[in-house]
Parts: sequence; structure tokens; C-alpha cells
Amino acid sequence: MSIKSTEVNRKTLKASGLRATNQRALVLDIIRHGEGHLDADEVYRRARTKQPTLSLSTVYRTLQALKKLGLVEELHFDESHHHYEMKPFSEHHHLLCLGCGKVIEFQYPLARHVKQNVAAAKDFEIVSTEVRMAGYCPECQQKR
Amino acid sequence: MSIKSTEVNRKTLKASGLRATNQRALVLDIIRHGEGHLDADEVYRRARTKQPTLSLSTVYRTLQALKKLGLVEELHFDESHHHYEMKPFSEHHHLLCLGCGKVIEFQYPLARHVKQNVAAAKDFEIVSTEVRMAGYCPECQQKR
DNA sequence: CTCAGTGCAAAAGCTTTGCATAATA
DNA sequence: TATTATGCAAAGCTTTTGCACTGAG
Repeated sequence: MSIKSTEVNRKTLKASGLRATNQRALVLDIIRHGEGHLDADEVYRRARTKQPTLSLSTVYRTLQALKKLGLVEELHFDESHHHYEMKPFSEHHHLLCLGCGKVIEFQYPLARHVKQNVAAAKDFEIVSTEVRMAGYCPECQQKR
Repeated sequence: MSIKSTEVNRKTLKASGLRATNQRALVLDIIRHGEGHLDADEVYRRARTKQPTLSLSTVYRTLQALKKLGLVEELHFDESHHHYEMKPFSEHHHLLCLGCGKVIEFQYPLARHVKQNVAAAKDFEIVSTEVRMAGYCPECQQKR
């Protein structure tokens, strides 16, 4: 974590009305640079390398706080735990490999169109859209 | 649970290579007529009214078995537990109300098209597609 | 008769919470 | 200084597992 990104994160936190603690700046930084989809435990393990006294409860509490602020998104891929990532400005979607668990993001430009259609048909005010696909990546296709 | 539906379920189970126990027939029946999205505990509670000795572990084990067979689908809507429903022949998708938690299913005919596009672009062999949207239903829009 | 399936109880994740202490604004 | 946040430990929920017993084929 660079000094600079810490600064940015502290500002983000303050702007959101939260106290800018080292723990929160660190968690935010890890998710920001997390490339993909970190679960709480992974965030915890990475954070401990920088700040060994940090507790898992703080990670969970921070994740909840960031989620509530809309800074971070909680994803439900697999069976038993959640993943977190920075909330994107352009919506993006996920491709999950059933063989190796790899997650690939993709853009899906038709999403807005679908959203409008469904909103009109169901009289729903739609806040978010997610397309999830599962299958086998090239590597795992060969293995089978 | 009618005699008839029990019969159907027993046949389904046998055809799948599982032993047709009363517990399994009952669980399958509950999901089949479950209108929407039952979690394990709800299946358990409903099942106990018919068969009070049934255990929660059996419900879980049956759910896993049915999922593995592809008869039942496990959904990941909210935070801490799963929902189950019969796997449809035509893919369908979900609209979740953030106000009241109601889940609405909808068809999305473009899914196949999207699937082909993504499969081609990513060289992925796609097994399943799910579109999930979250927002506010008409009732909850008024309340806000 | 044999083996798959069940019930019970205990364990195993993941996540949340109570409370005293520490740090921020 | 007045809160808000943290760490620790304990509890809570959902789900899984070991084992002896039961029931389906």
C-alpha cells in the first residue's frame, strides 16, 4: 500500500462520513487493488501482512460499512461465503469456471436494454443487474 | 401431498438411480409445489408437518443429491443461506425486491443469444446462465 | 441379506455481537 | 472530551459429518 493510495482512501472514507482509521484505509486499499473477487478471509490475510494486529471482526464490520455506502459490492458466487469487489461504474458480469473456480469478468452491453424491457414489463424500479454464467474455461475443457 | 404426486416422485427418484424413500419423495414434492424459492429450513418445516421424524440433515442431504442430479437448482439470493427450486426446462431469471424480499421470475429470451456471444468471445463452454436484477416492486416504490 | 439412507448429536465453516479498551474528530 | 471504532472472545446460523440403526431393493 502506497502512501498515496492510503491518502485517497482516507479521503474517500471521510467524504462518506466514516472515521478514517488505518484499518479501514487498508481494507479499502486491498479491495481496490484486489483484481477480482476477494472473500473476507482473503482480505483479512492480506491485511495482516501489513497490519498484524487487525482482527477479522474489523474486516467484516468494514466490509458491511463499505457495502452500505455503496463503495463495495458483495457477490454470491458459491455456496458458503461472499466475495467483495469495488463497485464498478459500468456494470459488468461474471463467468465462473466450474472446473477450477476461476472468475472472469465481462462486459455485457445489452444489459441496459434488458433492464429497460424488464422494468417496463414488471413495473419494477431496477437498481442493479447481474448476469452470471457458469461453465468450463479452455483449460478445464481440455482436462475433461 | 397426494398419492399421485408421491408416485411421480418415487419414479423420478428411481429413474435417477436413487432409492425412493419417503423422505426424498416428500422433499421433492415440497420443492415441486413450492412456488418459488424455499430455503432448507422452510423445506424442513413443511416436511415435518407430514413426517415429524424427518431430520434436517436428511433435508440437506436430499437437497444436495437432487442438485447433483440436476433436478433442483440452488440459488444464492441473499446473504446467509440458499434457496432451492425445481430446475426449469426453459431458463428463467430473477427479479428481487430490495424492499420486501419478494422474488419474481421472468423469462429472458435473449439469454441464448448472450450465451453464444460470451461463449465465443471467451472460449468458454457455458453450462448455465442466470440474470439477476434487484430493485423495488410497485408496492415498495409507493412506500418510499 | 446387503448396502444405501436416516436420525441424532456433534463439529465445522462463515459471520455477527458484547464489552472493555483505544483512537479519531 | 465525546463518540466511534477496534480487538478479543464468545455466540449464532447454516450446513456438513460420524456413527449406529433402519429400511429399500
